[in-house]
Amino acid sequence: MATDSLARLVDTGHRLTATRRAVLDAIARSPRPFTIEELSEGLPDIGRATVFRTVKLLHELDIVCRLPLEDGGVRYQRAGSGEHHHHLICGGCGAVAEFSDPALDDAIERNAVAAGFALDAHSAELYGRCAACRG
Amino acid sequence: MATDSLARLVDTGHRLTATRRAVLDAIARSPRPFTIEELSEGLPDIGRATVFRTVKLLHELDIVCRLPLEDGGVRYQRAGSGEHHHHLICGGCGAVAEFSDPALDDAIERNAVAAGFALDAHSAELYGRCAACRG
DNA sequence: GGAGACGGTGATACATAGTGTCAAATTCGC
DNA sequence: GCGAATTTGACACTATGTATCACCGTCTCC
Repeated sequence: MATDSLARLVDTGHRLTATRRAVLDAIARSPRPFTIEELSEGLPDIGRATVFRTVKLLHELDIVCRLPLEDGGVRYQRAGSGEHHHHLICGGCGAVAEFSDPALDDAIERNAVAAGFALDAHSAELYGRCAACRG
Repeated sequence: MATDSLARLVDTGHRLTATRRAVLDAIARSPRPFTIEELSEGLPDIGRATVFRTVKLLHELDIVCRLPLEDGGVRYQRAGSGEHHHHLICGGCGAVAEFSDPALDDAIERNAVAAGFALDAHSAELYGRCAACRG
């Protein structure tokens, strides 16, 4: 799975460095969404600025997703697929479920058109409690 | 129109201070979404921390909306209505249109239920170009 | 398989957005 | 007008992220 990411880096004209492999590895091993600080702690030999730069790059390549939390904080997560999707974020355990729904995207597009906007992008985040956390 | 805001402050058990009036005035005069820094510059006699605190309070009372921008920045805007709504943000001129759409909210709710989530809240921001900026 | 161009890295300083603390000032109910 | 409680300003601090710049590692070309 990390192979895809490495290929995507190279295909987009970036270099395949030991540092980037290490960051990708750390992300692959992370069972839950992570902050840059957490990721950086697990990679003591890699500079903090480099971790930020690398995650930003991976985000631009759709290899990781940026998760804006309800409280204004941000976490990151390996993207399950390269496809367009949205997130359901559990406020209890922090678990994140991805979903995509043409009906939702249609509703968004319709509203943009109705307001005379040409849509470039959109974001939709849902916050709640997952089945496990509702007990 | 600012009268409503003053009433809402008092109704929720907050005090009606000269500082809060000044902040509300400055917000009412702002023709476009603003950052805290911009707002603070226009209120040189009011401490920066107080501006943050006041805007946070007004946000909790649904008097101002928080606008997460595409680039990760944040701006604020007087809420057009106290109702639940979403935003269309123009990347050209920064204009913001509000809309609400039960179909969109339904689609969001349906996806939460399908994933076994109990929904607390959601956000949806649309980014594009307004009619004027498309020329 | 080496040399060199160029992209990547680390350290550090800086930027931006926001919060915590606490003494002094202001508001509001009486 | 008085007093309790809230609010304010100044300041220090946190969190997240970016700019700079000298040095290093990768990749390409021969």
